[in-house]
Amino acid sequence: MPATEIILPVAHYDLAATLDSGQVFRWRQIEGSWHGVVGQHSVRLTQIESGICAQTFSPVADWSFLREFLQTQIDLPAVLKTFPDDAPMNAAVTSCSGLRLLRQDPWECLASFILSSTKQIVQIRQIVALLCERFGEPSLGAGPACFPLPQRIAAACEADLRECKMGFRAPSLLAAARQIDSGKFDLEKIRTLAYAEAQHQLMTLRGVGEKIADCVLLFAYGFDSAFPVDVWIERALQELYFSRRRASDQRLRKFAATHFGPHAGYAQQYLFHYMRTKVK
DNA sequence: CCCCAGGTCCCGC
DNA sequence: GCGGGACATGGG
Repeated sequence: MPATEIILPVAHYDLAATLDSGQVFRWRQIEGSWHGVVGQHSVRLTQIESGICAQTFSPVADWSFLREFLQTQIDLPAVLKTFPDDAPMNAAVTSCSGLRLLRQDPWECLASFILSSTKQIVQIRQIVALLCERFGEPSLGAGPACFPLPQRIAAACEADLRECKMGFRAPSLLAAARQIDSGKFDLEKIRTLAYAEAQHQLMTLRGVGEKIADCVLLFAYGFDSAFPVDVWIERALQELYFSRRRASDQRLRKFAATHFGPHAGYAQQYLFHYMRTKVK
């Protein structure tokens, strides 16, 4: 039985779409509720009329860590109003109007997206699950393990990591963990930088290019102007805004940087979800 | 057996 | 800058 429970009142929040949207890779739906780990806590989340019901399996004195993760304080309708009023955006918002951006732990987000390159989302989930099973400390109140700390990964060897089926991404993950564990790379410092400099710093890490850097900036640090361009988004921009005319990569980025407004990252997530879920 | 996946890196023009 | 291939592994 749950040790603690709280209702987080919130409107315009589609919990299922948000937890299943490719921002996070550890949440599983069981009998209508969502199970995952936030910080050290095993958490069960259930969408209810008035918002989100959260349960943990060990005592919680301060729930702010969960509000922060879920970003329940964001005024979503105000964000949606800043989107361009064009057919593709309207269709994307209509198809899923409660989709949210989460605020993840930077290390978990960085590590997960280093493991994401040329992998389908189902497979990323599988790799991350293996990594947590093998290297993660137990979470509070049973359930799945915590995401392994940098120092734990840093102490591993490449062969051990490869057993988690991450293939050629293993050296990148290992190098990032060691840079962070040794203090040569400071994830907290990123928070204090301007967007361009923050992106540049992340891209000094092996296996981190523009796209993965943008994912981390958007999903973990809250840089709302970050606009990750992956194969889905590239397809969306080509098809929906350039009539399949094969605009150059650079042209797409320039368009994205100016067209979607101050919350371009949110718009990106809506387009991504729209492309992945629409029929055909 | 083929193509592709929330890419990145390295190569040669 | 820009196209092309390599890189592990698994799904369809």
